[in-house]
Amino acid sequence: MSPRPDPDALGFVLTDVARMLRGAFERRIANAGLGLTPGEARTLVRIATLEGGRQLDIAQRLGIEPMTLSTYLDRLQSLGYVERRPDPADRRAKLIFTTPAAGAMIAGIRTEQVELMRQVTSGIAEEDVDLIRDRLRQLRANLSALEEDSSALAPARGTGR
Amino acid sequence: MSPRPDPDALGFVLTDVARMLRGAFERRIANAGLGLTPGEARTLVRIATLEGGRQLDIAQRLGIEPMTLSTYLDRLQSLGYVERRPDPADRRAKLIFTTPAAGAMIAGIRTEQVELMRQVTSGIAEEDVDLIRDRLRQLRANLSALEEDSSALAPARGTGR
DNA sequence: GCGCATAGTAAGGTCCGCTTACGATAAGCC
DNA sequence: GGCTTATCGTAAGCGGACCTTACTATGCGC
Repeated sequence: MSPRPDPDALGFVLTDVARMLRGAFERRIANAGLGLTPGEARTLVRIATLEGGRQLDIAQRLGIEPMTLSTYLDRLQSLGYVERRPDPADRRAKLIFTTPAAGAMIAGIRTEQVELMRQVTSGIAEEDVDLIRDRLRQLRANLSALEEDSSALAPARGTGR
Repeated sequence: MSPRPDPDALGFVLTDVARMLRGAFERRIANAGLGLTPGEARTLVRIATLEGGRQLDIAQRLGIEPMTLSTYLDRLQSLGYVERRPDPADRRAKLIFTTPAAGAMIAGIRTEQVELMRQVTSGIAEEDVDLIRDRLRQLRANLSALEEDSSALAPARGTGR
C-alpha cells in the first residue's frame, strides 16, 4: 500500500511514450517534407485500408468523432490525397477514396514509420515487440469497451445503441 | 514489403491506446470530481516524488519544457496543492513542495488510476503487464536519446504547410 | 406529406505541448 | 569592482488533436 501513485506506472509510461513518439514522428515527417500532421497521416493510412468507406465508418475505425475526421479530410482533400465522392446509394453520404497522388505519400509515411520504430525499439527483442503490440491491442479493445459503457450511461440525445 | 502501412503497427496502436487512455482517465477524474486535468495530475504526482525540487528538474523528469510546467504549477498552486518557495541557495530558483491539502488529491488520483488500469488490463496476465511496462520504459529511454540527438542537430522546423 | 433518424459540417472550446523573448539573478573573467 | 555570459522562471502566443453543440440536407417509415 504505497500511499502514492508510481510515476512509472503503466499508464504514465504509456502516456510518456505516446507523447514522445508523437514528437519524434512529427519531426521526422517535417524533416521528410511530407507536410502532414500525425493525425492526418494516421487518417490517410486508415483510409487506404478502407478505400471507398463512408466517413462515419472511417471515424469509428479511427476512434474519433465524425467532425474530427471531417476536418482532417478537408486538409487531405485540399492537399489532393483523398476524394469525397457522393454515394450513389445515399445522397447524404460521401465515400472516401485515396487519389493516385496519395500512393507516394503513403509509402513515405510507411518509410518514416518503419525507420522510426526501428530506432525506438532498438534493444528490444523482436518477440517482445510483437508481444507488446498484441497486448496493446488487447488494451485498446478494453478501452473501446469502456468507452461504449460510458457513452451508454451518458445522457445524450439519440443515444443509438 | 507490403506496400502500405499497417494500421495496427506498434506506433499506431500505441497512439490509439494513449489517446483512449487519456480520454478514459479524463472521464474518471471528472466523474470523481477531482477537478484536475490529466496533465496536472501527472505533474502533481511527479512533484510528490521530487518534493522540494527545482522547476527545471521536475520539467526534465516529466519530459516537458519548463514553460509548460510553469503553467501547470500556476494551476496547481492556485488550487492550493503546491507551493513555490524561493531557493535559499539560489534566488533565481524556486523549490516546489506539495501542500498538506495535496495528500487527499494524490490519494484520489491513485485510486482512479489503479481502478482504471485494473479495468484496462483485464484479460492480460500480470507478468505480461509488467513486461509491457518494462519494455515501454526501454522505448521511453530510446526516445529520450532520440530527442537529444535531434535537438543537437536543431533543424529548423515549421513548414507552414 | 409528416416526423424522425442519419450523414456530414460549421463554429467554437479544451487540453497539451512548444517557441520566442525577457527580467532577474548567478558566475566567470579581466 | 565591473562586465559578460549563462541560467531560472515566466509572459505571451501558437499549433495540433480532439470534443460538443447545433444546423442542413437527405432518407425513410407511416
